[in-house]
Amino acid sequence: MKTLDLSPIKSLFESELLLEIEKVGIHKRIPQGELMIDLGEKVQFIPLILEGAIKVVREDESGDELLLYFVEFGYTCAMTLNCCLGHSKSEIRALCESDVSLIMVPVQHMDPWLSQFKSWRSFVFNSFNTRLSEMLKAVDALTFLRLDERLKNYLLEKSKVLKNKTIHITHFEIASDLNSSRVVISRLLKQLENDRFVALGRNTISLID
Amino acid sequence: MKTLDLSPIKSLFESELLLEIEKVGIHKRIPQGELMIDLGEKVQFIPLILEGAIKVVREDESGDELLLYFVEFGYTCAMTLNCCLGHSKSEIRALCESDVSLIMVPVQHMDPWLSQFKSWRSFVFNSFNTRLSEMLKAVDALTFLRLDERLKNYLLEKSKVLKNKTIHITHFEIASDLNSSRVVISRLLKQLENDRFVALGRNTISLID
DNA sequence: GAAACCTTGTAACAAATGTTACTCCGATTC
DNA sequence: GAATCGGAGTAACATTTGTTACAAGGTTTC
Repeated sequence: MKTLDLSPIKSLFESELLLEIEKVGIHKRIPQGELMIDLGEKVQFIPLILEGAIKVVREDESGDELLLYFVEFGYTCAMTLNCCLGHSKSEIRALCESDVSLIMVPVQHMDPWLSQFKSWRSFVFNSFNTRLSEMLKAVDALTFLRLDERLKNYLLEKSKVLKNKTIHITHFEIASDLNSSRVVISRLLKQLENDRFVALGRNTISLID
Repeated sequence: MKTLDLSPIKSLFESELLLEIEKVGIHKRIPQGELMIDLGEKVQFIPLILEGAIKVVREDESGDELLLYFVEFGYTCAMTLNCCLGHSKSEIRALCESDVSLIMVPVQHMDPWLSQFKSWRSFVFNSFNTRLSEMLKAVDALTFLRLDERLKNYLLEKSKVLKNKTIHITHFEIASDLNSSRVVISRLLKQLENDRFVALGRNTISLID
């Protein structure tokens, strides 16, 4: 059995907890685009993200989608914690936005670690915290911003997460993430191009500045 | 010093924790309409709600508002926990929707209780859970529902929280909660009246059925 | 290389929501 | 009781977003 490389999360946890994680955690690599958790699935593992980014999406009965937020290094998915604790099923879908490297910790360690390790409590609460903030941001955007502003934010966020000024994506995919329609997104992107905010190409969008 | 009446929350916590709560908790009654926590305030106490309901509202820079959700008996405000743990300032405003009776626990007990009491962990996570669910509901409504549906949900929710089929409210107040405008709300309410969903009066709306 | 397909651009139109302006009416104030 | 004010009804119009339809070029498949 190969030892886990825990160096990315070394600073997050106290050493005894790191030992525990090494003992029970399973290291996994998931390639970009792959589904991590789907709506209605039971969650058996707590994911600790070492590298990469995860995209969390909400869907309604008729199949319309909305991107909620991205989860990056140093966090876990609060929605997942949610499920672990409530023993309920996932209310969201999680996809790998880039290649992801993570440690999966079986659910049953959640509670004991909470009483034992202060750093685990901090980590878990920090995750909840961040997720609530992200949800607030999502609500804010939906409530107070028009679609062109949401589109701008989306492109900036996407570029940040992918660490690249040029984004490979179709207008249709953007429309899905923002729960809009392709035509509308094309229209707004054209405007953003006129405003010198982006340069458009086939399957690519480059942020200017 | 009067002893606290903890009977409403007796079943939530183990007996040692109830003793602790009795020792350090401060009982408070806040009348309807009063502000509990405002945007940007520091939070020093964890509120445990015994009776009544609290309305949680988000506001943007230009003063536009949006109702996020109600918090009722048996929960605490996750946004507040948020603040306690992150030592950050409130990102929301909390108002008393009805007369509220609650216990305020000083922040510093949060972490010790988490490691000591399983029932406290359950309670806290249950609250986070419920809050994330409520935020999801809010996002869903904003994304997938049209204003008339949101209005219906709003009226039903309000009636449930106030335990009354007849709601005392002006169209303007509803417009604020839904981040819309008075004229639009009046228009939609008129429609709901034609559909025999509500009966309208001056300052009152009665749900039918 | 022809056919099929995918991505994007664009126009015309439809629907949902927001804005402005004015009216009416009941409640409150003086 | 006259004047004022707040709440509600309504019409006309503006804006934002969504829909349908079609065309023009790339790309992929065979």
